[in-house]
Amino acid sequence: MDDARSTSPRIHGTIAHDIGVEIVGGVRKPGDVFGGEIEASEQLGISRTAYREAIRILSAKGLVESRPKAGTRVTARHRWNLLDPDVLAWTFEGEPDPEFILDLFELRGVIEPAAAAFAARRRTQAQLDDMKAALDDMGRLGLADSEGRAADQRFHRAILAAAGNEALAALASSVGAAVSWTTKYKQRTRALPRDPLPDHILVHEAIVARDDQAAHDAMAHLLHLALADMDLPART
Amino acid sequence: MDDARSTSPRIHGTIAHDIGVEIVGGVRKPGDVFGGEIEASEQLGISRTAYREAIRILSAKGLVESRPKAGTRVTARHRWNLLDPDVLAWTFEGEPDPEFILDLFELRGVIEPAAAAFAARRRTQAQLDDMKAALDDMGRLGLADSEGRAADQRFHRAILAAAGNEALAALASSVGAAVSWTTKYKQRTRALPRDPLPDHILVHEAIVARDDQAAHDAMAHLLHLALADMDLPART
DNA sequence: TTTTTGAATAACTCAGACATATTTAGCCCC
DNA sequence: GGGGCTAAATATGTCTGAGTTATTCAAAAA
Repeated sequence: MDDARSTSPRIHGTIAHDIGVEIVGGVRKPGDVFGGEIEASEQLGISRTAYREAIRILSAKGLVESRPKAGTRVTARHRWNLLDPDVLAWTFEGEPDPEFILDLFELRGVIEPAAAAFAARRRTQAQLDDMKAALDDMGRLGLADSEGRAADQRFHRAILAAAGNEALAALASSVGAAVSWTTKYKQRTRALPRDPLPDHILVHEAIVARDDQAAHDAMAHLLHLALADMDLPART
Repeated sequence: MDDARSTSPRIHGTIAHDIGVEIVGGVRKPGDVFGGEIEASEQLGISRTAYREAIRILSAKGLVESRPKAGTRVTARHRWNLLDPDVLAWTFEGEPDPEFILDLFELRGVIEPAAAAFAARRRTQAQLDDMKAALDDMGRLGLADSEGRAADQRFHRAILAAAGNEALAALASSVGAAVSWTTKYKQRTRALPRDPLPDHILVHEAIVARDDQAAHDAMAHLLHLALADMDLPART
């Protein structure tokens, strides 16, 4: 279904990636100025063209800003497109700030229960079937850990699709992916946290019953448990 | 405070803008192929360099995808970064799909009440002062319509800042701006919808009182009234 | 039918030159 | 001495033309 055919890495893309990681990782701080194009590009061993295209990509995501004579510099953090899929991915390639991780979980805790509530009202039978299929896959015994996460993500995506809100879906897919990077990262410590199925089933049943309030609360409860499984500092 | 010094329009930027508007506006549909670089660039009367940088920008926002030999084509809509500030702005330069506008209002209806609730718990005195100042400005008699909207946006931004969640702030600023484009667009029909102050005061008071539930509900009510002022088709 | 090989093609990269805009410093004038 | 105008310095922006690489598509071979 998902034709994930890998696209060969092109120079401008890899450079944008590398510099982007440096920026979100804090090695290049807001206000820092890049050397001139000629200097910077030959320091990277690439042409000015490729370097400039990399800068265009970063600029499109709000990470840098170029002005004639003034040079190219890292923009203030509040200008960054923090929820851009690439920016999120780059953030989680390093050691993301725990505060930001909490922000994302908090955001997910707002988004997904609302999505579940919408789904409870608007879901079609086909969407219900998708949810059920993902749920069954999660319940299989031979869960290879990675397959388990994949099924879990399918479950969440099915709910998002059933919510019938494009903007919500675009947002949640980014945040959801980022959050899954975190769980993947933290999962080395404890193998399989606990059996998550009962909560998922509650969400599913509420959506089947078109009970939006119950779906909302069940999803909130599910996410709360998922967060508790991680050893993050508490927050008011 | 906000040094909004205008940056001169550069070719690659304007081209990215124009093509971006065409894509989100539907004149270039997903799957549509662009002519070769040489052909497309000279048809626009620009160099290949500028054209390529424009494509890089669009690619960074998920609107197009380039592959050697296959060419550059518009990607499927679910791959677009719909909440990217530029993409949103481009969307509202044309006649956005009413369904998508409803999606955004719905998203805002999820985000901002939650933000108000967080703000009620975490606000500092300084943030409270900012909210109060914006509120007072909204109440001034000589409201020049544009100034009124500016004060309203300041009010919402102050709440966002007080919520203490970077991800939430990044999201809401994008969506809030887009929604304000809509109100600006629709506002030609009816001059000043109604007096919005009472609702805003309720939100403010709830945040002052650290009553998160009341802040949540008051903000939800406020947004509900704002939506009702627009003549959009209802939704379940 | 399946696999492999090769040619065509479009994006990708490079290099060098020129144009443009903005900052900065210098200058003049008040 | 301060404010505004002028001009040079400089980094990004733009253009051109050549060459490289990757991917598709079709033809040929197994």
